[in-house]
Amino acid sequence: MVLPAGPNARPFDDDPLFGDAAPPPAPRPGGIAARALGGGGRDPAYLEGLNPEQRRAVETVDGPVLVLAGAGTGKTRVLTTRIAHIIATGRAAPHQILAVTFTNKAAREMRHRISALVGGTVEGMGWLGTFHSIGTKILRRNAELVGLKSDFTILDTDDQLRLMKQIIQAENLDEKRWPARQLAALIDTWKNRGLTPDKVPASEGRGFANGRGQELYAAYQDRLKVLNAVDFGDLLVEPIRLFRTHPDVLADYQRRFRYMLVDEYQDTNVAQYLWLRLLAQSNPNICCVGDDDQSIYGWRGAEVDNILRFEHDFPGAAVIRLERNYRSTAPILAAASHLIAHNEGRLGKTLFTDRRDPEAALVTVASSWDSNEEARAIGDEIESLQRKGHKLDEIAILMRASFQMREFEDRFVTLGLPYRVVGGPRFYERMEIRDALAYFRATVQPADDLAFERIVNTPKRGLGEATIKLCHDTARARRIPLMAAAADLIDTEEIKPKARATLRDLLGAFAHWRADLDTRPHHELAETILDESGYTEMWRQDRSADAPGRLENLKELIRSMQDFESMTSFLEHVSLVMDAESDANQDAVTLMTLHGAKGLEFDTVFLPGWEEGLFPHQRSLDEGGRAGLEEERRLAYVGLTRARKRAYVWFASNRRVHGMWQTSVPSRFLDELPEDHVNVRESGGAGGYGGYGASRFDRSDSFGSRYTTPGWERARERTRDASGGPRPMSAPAARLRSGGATIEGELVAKSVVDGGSDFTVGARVFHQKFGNGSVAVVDGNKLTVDFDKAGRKKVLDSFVERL
DNA sequence: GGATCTTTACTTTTT
DNA sequence: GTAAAGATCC
Repeated sequence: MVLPAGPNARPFDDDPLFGDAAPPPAPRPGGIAARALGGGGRDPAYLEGLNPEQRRAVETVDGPVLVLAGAGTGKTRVLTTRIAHIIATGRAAPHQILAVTFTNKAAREMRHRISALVGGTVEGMGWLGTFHSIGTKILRRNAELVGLKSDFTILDTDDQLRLMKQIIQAENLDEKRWPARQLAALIDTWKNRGLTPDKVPASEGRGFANGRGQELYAAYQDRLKVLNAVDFGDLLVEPIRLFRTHPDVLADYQRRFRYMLVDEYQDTNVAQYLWLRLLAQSNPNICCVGDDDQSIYGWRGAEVDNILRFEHDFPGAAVIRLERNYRSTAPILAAASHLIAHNEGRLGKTLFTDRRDPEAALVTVASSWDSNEEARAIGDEIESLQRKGHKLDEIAILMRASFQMREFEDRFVTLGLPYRVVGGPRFYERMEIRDALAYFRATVQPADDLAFERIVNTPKRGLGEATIKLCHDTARARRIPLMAAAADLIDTEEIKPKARATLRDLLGAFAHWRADLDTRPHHELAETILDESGYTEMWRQDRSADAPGRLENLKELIRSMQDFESMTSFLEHVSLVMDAESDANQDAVTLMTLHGAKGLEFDTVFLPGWEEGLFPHQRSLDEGGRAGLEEERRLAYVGLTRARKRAYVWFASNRRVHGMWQTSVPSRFLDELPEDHVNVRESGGAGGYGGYGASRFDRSDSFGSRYTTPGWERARERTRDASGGPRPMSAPAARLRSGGATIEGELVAKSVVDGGSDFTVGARVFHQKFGNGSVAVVDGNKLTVDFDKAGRKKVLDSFVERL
């Protein structure tokens, strides 16, 4: 969190920057700390009710501490109480504590709970926030030292992509062959590891654009500096660079942060680790809280290693395990623990509970004939729970992939069962919101080229490609922002008169809005901008079904702006906090991905789609090997441990994969659940895996002769591979050659169709869509075929049959 | 500049 | 099978 939403929201909070490194004063009588301390010699109120381990985690304040907090063991409580304790005992003032989280939500929650603990609002916890928001704050204060101005813009993924596309074009590379998204992903992996362009190992830049990856990265960083912009990765990498190149600045921050706390340490990437290491160098009062068993973000750069290596990195670290679970029933815990015990690379914890509940339901395992029926069965189950008086709010369906949601939504709509989808496109990512924001950005920041470009011709005002290209060329040649270039051009004969007039009007409008920035209330100005630019009108004219909703969103946007002090502070908030409060307070079932469910809990949890290929996901196995499988297993563990009272694991015998129905094999994770705590419900449906309970879906049988398609052969090999032998390739390396899978797929498919021999020019072939034809050119597995009816087409050989 | 056809991907996603 | 993005055509 960067900015508290409220009238006092400001881009900088002005607690004294440096020079306050002297020991903080003792708790002021009647102050927050004193109140929290409570009276007399008794333990302060906030320590009451902590179990011995939690208490140790709170009170071991000095030196490095690793708190291994299993699911539902009171992690957040420990973290917040620890902060309260540090403040209450006068060890540090609130602004001398650095507390980092991963999400804004977590930061908000923490702030909230600390306030509750000390009985009032905590003032001055200016350094409680996400890695990114704290990074931003540090950068804004020292922007000049890394070649930025303090009002730099933060680009989102969309802007990044457009920028990279421009760079790829400028380098005359084939956009098809070297797509911007791939470059973005590559640069992202580098930034995740804290690598600046000069530090990228030469071998890694080779994979992209004939070895020019590194060069493009450098070009991209260069462009960012010209635009006075950073991307999300820079919010981590640039502070590191700052600390390394300016030891004095680093020393100041080291002095400032007397105590450091890190939430969800298992999710930190290398860059975040380096960042923390630098800050903790001189003063190792660092407390990291995490759970290696819940590390599920390896695919976006998280290093479980960070948590596994903690004791090594911070010598003398105290390691405290929180294993007493306050959330789930014994059978659910048993199921989760038994499952996760199949992972090898873990620090090892065993959750337990004291609660003895003879009524506790076993974990239910059930199956359905296909995914359709799965949705139907779960829907029925939920309705029956509802009839028994269970609240829908306390029921969640957690799935591996978001495409699974569709069938549940369809079913629930027919049933009239209220549901809510968590995740999906977020408020600030919607097109109309991004357009509106682009208008605001271009108003506040005339140099924001990406914003300007986004809306020059939205709504359509006849400023086409040609005009924009001209502006671009001028801007690039003279190294000035687009808007400045446009301003110069309207005084020349370069542009056609009509476009010239339009452009002049547009620039005039921006100038006029900009002049009003300081005098008019920003939300009012925002409304004016959208009206005068014709943007609101554009959606009013739009006859499509979602237009009214979009107008509604725009209204909501203006409304939410009122909570901020200025346009600038609002924009800052938006770029870092890409979510808006969801309003839905209706009692409804929650649908979300397993990833989205981390940190949440529900009375009843449904876990559908436990099938090989989907969960564990084939791609995780393909690209991550054993490590990938273990991460999938952790995901299953996260899913199970979300449940307080009831967990239902489900699988379907048939599921549509890429549009084709495929028979599926029950997930290996089902076999890893403990028999004693599981209740296998006989499939009521049409046969299929009727004998599930008896044979426990013996895999060698399932993978028998029935599955002879190449895909299954492959899946089978992978299964063996992933569960047994070592997989040499690291996940990032595998990701780099993401094209590989497709190519491999083609090859496999090909070998089936043509039986291993190549097509020859002149051969007669048949194609499903184009009919008969003769081969004209053979290029590897790509054929150019002259079809009798459809004419000349390029096709993959796997799609034609020899006649 | 807009409509229509074609291509492509299709796990997870925060900041 | 489907949806979105891109390319091509008018």
